[in-house]
Amino acid sequence: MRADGAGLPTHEVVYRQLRDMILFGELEPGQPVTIQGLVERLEVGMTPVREALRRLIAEGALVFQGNRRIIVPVLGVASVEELTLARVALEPQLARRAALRCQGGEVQRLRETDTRLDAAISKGDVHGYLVENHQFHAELNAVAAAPILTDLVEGLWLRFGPSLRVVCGQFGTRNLPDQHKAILSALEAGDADAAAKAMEQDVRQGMDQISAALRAV
Amino acid sequence: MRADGAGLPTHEVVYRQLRDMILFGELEPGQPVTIQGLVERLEVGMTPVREALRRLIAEGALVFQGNRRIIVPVLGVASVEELTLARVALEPQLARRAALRCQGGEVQRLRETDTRLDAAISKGDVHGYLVENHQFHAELNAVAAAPILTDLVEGLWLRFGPSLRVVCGQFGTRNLPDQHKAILSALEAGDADAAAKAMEQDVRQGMDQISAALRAV
DNA sequence: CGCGGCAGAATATGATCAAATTATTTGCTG
DNA sequence: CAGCAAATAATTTGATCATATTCTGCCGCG
Repeated sequence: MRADGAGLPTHEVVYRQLRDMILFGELEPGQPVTIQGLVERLEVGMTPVREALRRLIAEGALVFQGNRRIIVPVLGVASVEELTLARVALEPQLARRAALRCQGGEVQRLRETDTRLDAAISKGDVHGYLVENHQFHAELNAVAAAPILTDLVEGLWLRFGPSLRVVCGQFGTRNLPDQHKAILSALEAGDADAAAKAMEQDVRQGMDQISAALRAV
Repeated sequence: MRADGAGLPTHEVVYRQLRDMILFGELEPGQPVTIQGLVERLEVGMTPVREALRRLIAEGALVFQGNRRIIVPVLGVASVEELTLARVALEPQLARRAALRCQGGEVQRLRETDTRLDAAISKGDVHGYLVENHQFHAELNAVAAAPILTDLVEGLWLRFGPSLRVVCGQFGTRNLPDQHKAILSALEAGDADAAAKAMEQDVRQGMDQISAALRAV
């Protein structure tokens, strides 16, 4: 019946499309999102659009403006602080679990993803950077095999996705340090503490970029 | 147009009703939740019901069973461990912030809530216990003024709500220790570290109850 | 500057279609 | 002839859409 989504319900397809648009930068903070606009743009009925939007609002990826208007969230200093706190509290724990469970093949795949990430950075490919960076963390979370924690963290990423995109728009892919090499070493050594430490560094560096961009405006 | 929800959209009213049913025990783990059943029971159309369900699924309060069936989550040992980890990581942070910001009046209101909680326990009133216990934590989170963290924590509560209810169903309101007195003292003293410690204890005790009940089955 | 109407968007309903589970029947085997 | 199994029929439930209704925000008029 539907060409794009292979058997998946429409609301799921719409959700994923919007999710990717939010994570990888089609949408910018403050931008309004209208139901009818999506109905026309995606050529689907409004029921599935509504469901996808409700879901994204529940995850914090979009915000419902009291009156009945939906926008992409604009992060303030306080929000970035909260997100940093939450990420620092959760993601190192996932890295810890990943270090304890990971197998050789999984590290290999993470290395390949990280290589593509570096390639995107050196090419100045912002979209590629965002995709591969997210992919790296998603793969790592999958190794940790902690579905609830992973859900929570994915939700956090959705909240700062659009703002991260703005950072890259301002500064390009220069000055995008990460701790992925240290994380990979720790995983390979099965050193949970080192993995957690490295992940905390990675998170803080990333969130600092957003903080800095906020202050620049 | 709507008698129950004062000006609120129907999907919001439905969401809150379901949320309270989940938090305070009308629903038990494993129980299926059907759209049409809710349409008849709540006497509303299916669109608002669908939206409320999508939202609750996104928050983890309900789970979508691959096929297209929705049930109240059944927590396994692994899930309880994850939830404990997440709660321990986040809720003490909220207590810490609350301790730094709280005013006299707020502590007063918390004390009153805690008094009602104790009354419910001694009366063996399970529903009252669940309501007041949630209220206590919700008020404390409000003091912390950290909307994102509060959102995350509220989501965690929704995930273990039904299972907590089961615990109370098995053991009644006996043996429900909490650290609320210690939390209140710490808040009054403005001692952030003590508040965090007490909260961690409170969380661990609560989750241990659920763990114990799981093993009992 | 305030008020009322107008346009547009969101909300809600019911109908219709598709899928899945359950119940039933039918045929085969011991 | 009894019992099991597989296939099929029927009912229930979910998904989508088109449409009617309500609300919000805006623009022009007094």
